[in-house]
Amino acid sequence: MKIEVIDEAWQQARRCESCGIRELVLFADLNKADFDLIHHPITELEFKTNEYLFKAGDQADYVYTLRSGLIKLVKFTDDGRQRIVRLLSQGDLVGIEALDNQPYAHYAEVLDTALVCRIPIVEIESISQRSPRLYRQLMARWSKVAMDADFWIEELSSGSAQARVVHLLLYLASLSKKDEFYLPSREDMGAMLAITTETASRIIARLRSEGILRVLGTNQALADERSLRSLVQ
Amino acid sequence: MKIEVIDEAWQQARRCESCGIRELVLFADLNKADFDLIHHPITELEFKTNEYLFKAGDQADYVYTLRSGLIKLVKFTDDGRQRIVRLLSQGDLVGIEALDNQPYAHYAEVLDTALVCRIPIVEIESISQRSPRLYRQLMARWSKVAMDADFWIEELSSGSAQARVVHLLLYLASLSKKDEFYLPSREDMGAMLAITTETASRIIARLRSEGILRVLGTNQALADERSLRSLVQ
DNA sequence: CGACCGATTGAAGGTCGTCAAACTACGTGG
DNA sequence: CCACGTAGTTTGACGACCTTCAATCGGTCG
Repeated sequence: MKIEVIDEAWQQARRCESCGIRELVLFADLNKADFDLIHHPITELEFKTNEYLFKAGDQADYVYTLRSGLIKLVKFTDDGRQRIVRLLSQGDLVGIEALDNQPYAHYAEVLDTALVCRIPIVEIESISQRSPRLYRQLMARWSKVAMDADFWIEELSSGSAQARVVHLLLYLASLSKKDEFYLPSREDMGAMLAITTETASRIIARLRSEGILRVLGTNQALADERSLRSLVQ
Repeated sequence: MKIEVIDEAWQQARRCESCGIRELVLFADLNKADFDLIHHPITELEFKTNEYLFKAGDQADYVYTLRSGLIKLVKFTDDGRQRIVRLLSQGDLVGIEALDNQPYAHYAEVLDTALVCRIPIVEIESISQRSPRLYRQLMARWSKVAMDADFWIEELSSGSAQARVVHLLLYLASLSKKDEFYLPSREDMGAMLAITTETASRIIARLRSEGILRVLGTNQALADERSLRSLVQ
C-alpha cells in the first residue's frame, strides 16, 4: 500500500515533469520530494467552448491550472444581467478561491477550448506547508489576480466606450501567441466593458471600416496594434 | 544575544496577544511558538489624512495590517487622471503584493486617520512555512482582495451613475461601526466610480434634497439605507 | 427552404461630460 | 474680529456619447 502510494506520486511527478508548460503551472518548481506528498490524483481534463467548470456557489474541492484556452469568470446580477469580471488564460488558476475554502465565486465558462489540470485542494494545503517553492507559486498566482483586477478596473471599466474596446483588443492580442487573437461575441464584450451589445458592435464595425481590425473566422481577428494604441494614447 | 531575541519575540507576542482587534489581524491565531519565530520588530504607526504609506513602484519590504481608518489605493493614468481601485478598512492588509516580492502597485493614501501595524515581509515568509494558521490567514486575505475587486467591478463600475453612487454609499455605510459613515470628496467619488466630479456632486445633491442623505461635518454623512436600497433594487 | 441567432445599422431620446460661473466653507492674515 | 483668498462644491447650459427600441442583414443548422 505504502509502495503503491509512492509509486503513484512518482507517476505524478513523471507526468508533471514532462508537462509542456511546466514553467507556467502551479507546480512549476516542485522537486521529487514535493511530489511524494501528492496522494490524490491530478487529472488532465478538456472543456470545450460553452462548457463550464463550475458555477457560483458550488463547493470548491479543486483548483484548475489552465494549460491552454480561454475562460471567462461571470457574475450574475439580480436582474439577470451578467458581468464578466476576469478572463483567464494559460498559466492562470481557475477557482483560486478554493484555496480559502470558499465556494466558487463565479460561473466559469469556456470561451476557447480549455485544457486544464484538476488539482485537489487538500494537496495544495499539505504541500504548501512543506515546500517554499509552492508557497511562492501561490503568492505569485494571488498577486496576478490582484493585478488583473486592477487592469480590469483601470483599463476596461474607465474611459469612453471606444477606449475600453481598444484596451480589450490589445489585451486579447497580448494573450495570443499567434498574430490572430480571440474576438469575443459583442454580447460578451458588452459584459466585459459595461457597455451595450450595440455600442460594442458599432465600435468594432468602425475599426473594421478603418482597416485597423480584420475579422477572420468565428471569434478570431487580426489587428494593427500600432493603430489601436494610437487611438487610446 | 539569543536570550534577547527570544525576549523580543516574547514582548512581541505579549503585544499582539493584547491587540484590541486580534481576531481581525493577520496574526490572529498565532501561538507562542509562532511568535518565537519573529525576529524583526513589528511597529505600530499612525498615518493622518492625506498622508500616504507608499507610492507605486516603491520597494516593498513591509505589509501593513490596518487596525482602524480608511485607505484608498490609487492608480495614476498616463494623462494624470487617477482611478481609485480599492478601499481598505479595518483588518485589511495594505501592500499585500509585497508578499509576492513585487514593488507596491498603488499609491496608498489615507482618507481617515489610519492606525497600522507594520510587518516586515521576511517574517511572513518564514512563519508561513511553519504555521498552518498563518497560511490560512494569508489565503483569507488574498481571497478578500479578489472578492473586493469583484465587488468594485460589479457594483461600482457598472450601471448608471446614480446606481454606482448608491452602491458606494451603502458600501461605505457597511464599513462603519457607527450610523454616520465616511463620505468621500466628490473628486474621489468620481475616481472610484469612473464618473465626473460634477456628476457625483449632482447625484449627492439630489439625494440630499430627497432627504435620503444628510451631510454632517467634513466627510461624514448619514443615510436612510432602506431608501438607498430601493433606488437600486 | 425556413427558422433562428448573432451582428449590424438606424432613429430618437436620455444620460453624462464639458465648460463656465456662482457659491460655500474654512483658514490665514490684517 | 472681520476681510479675504483658496479649494472644494454646486448649479446651469449645451452638446456629445451612449442606450434604447426596432428593423434588417447574414450565416448556420435542422
